[in-house]
Amino acid sequence: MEWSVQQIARIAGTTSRTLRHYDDVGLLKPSRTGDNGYRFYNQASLVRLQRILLLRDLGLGLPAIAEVLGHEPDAVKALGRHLDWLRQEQDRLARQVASVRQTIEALKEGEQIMAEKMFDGFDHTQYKDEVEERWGKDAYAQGDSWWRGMGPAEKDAWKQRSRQLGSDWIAAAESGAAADSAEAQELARRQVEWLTGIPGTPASATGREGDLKGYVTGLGEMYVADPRFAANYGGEAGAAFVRDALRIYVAKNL
Amino acid sequence: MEWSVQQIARIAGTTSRTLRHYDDVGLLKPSRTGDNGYRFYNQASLVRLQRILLLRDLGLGLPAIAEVLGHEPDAVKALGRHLDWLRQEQDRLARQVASVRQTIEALKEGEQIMAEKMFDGFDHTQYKDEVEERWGKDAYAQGDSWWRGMGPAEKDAWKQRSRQLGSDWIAAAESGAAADSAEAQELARRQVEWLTGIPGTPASATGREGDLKGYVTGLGEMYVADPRFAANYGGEAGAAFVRDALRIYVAKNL
DNA sequence: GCTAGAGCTTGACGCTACGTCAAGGTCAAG
DNA sequence: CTTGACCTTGACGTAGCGTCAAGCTCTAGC
Repeated sequence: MEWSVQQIARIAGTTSRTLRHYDDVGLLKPSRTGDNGYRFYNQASLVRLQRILLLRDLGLGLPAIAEVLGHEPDAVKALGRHLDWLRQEQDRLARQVASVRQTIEALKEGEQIMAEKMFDGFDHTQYKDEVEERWGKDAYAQGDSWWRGMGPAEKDAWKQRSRQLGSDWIAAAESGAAADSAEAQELARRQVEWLTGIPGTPASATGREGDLKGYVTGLGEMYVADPRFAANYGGEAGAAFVRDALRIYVAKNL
Repeated sequence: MEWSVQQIARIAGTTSRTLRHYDDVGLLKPSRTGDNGYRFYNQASLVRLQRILLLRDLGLGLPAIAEVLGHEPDAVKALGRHLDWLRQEQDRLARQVASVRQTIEALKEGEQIMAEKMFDGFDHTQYKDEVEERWGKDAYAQGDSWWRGMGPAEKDAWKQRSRQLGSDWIAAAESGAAADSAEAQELARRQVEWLTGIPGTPASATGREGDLKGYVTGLGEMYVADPRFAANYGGEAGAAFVRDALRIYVAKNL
């Protein structure tokens, strides 16, 4: 299978000019060039292009992208790495949502605004250094080995604990308790404690405690954004209850 | 409360140069200018700056941002609008994750790659027209009035239905069924049917059926990304089961 | 065989949103 | 009265393309 520039451009949602630019700077050479000078691309080109656009979306410059592509010829491993970055982006977006929501509430009630919290999740520059720096270090071994490594009894205990937490939340939400009530705050504490037991959370994995705040806040936002989750907790109102309780807990205790 | 350029820059995660640029082009004037020419900003500046950076992140150019800021002086309403766009971005990211995961699997198993599906969620240009175009039309009334408008009996029925769906998924996952089995596919069908009953989903709200595909796929990815959800379904394996079943269903039936 | 139209090519210049010096005033601390 | 951090206004540089311009190529229809 082989495609022309325009076809590739349409498929990938970019322009032919961009592709010619990538050819010029040596980032993505055509797989074949016709006698007439026409550029043709194959499947390998598509995979490489996907990686390029991904890294560009993450804010990397073209030279940086070239270096990353050069350092990791194993496409599968590299794409796995990219997935991690995308998850980080999801995190950042969730925190951004939380920031905006907070601004809205503050404006509505005429409150004083906490300047720093307004911009959580807005700084998009973290990767630029980080990506090239951390490339070599393959602390990228964890995966889901955590869950698979547990025995049946441990698995049961874990599920039991998570379900208990879930039904306690529901009960609290339906009882009409306030998000800042002692009951809700105790639930939030348990939830955070529970979360830190999962590998991959900022506190347990990297040890950077500050990140836990944004992480928990972001998760709260996801609960509301995901209708599947929201429904489990009695509609948006229930999920909003969880989110608010978590946010208050984070503000007070972390 | 008043801040200098550097302070604002640090808080917002940008640079002083950027702020001076925004001053030059008239996008964000300082709230006060000292006799020495120093720029000073207040809380209103912060709110406006948050909106600017938000819109910039969404890919708008500075003139477009200026126009949007000019057309909606009510900051609260406007920020609500921005939240919608952020949710769209979360959607796009989730679909991007799905695309990359699909590429990885295809590469692993040496399969043929479906070119179009590789780039779902990559085109980031939709807003640029859309944002300015749709600004006036305030189809922005829905909110969560949907849930609040239901009677108690309806609410109970709804919750019952969603919980039933949840426990059926768990049972299927624990029984070791395959994601493409008839059992799992029937669950996926019910899940989609259930989803389309929620206002805000692409099919029910906009009527554009094509969007439902990406929406469902994206939701599946969120289930895996969110450890809270994953735990409810027996760890990553359970959530992955749900995700895979949904993805297969979408590919075959939508 | 001729022509129209869509698609391809290589330049080359333009543009946006800043980064990055340069050259110099301002201000609190010691 | 100096040091160092912070501020100012220019002014030029740069990345990643967009956007013509001028011309070659291929397919389709008459």
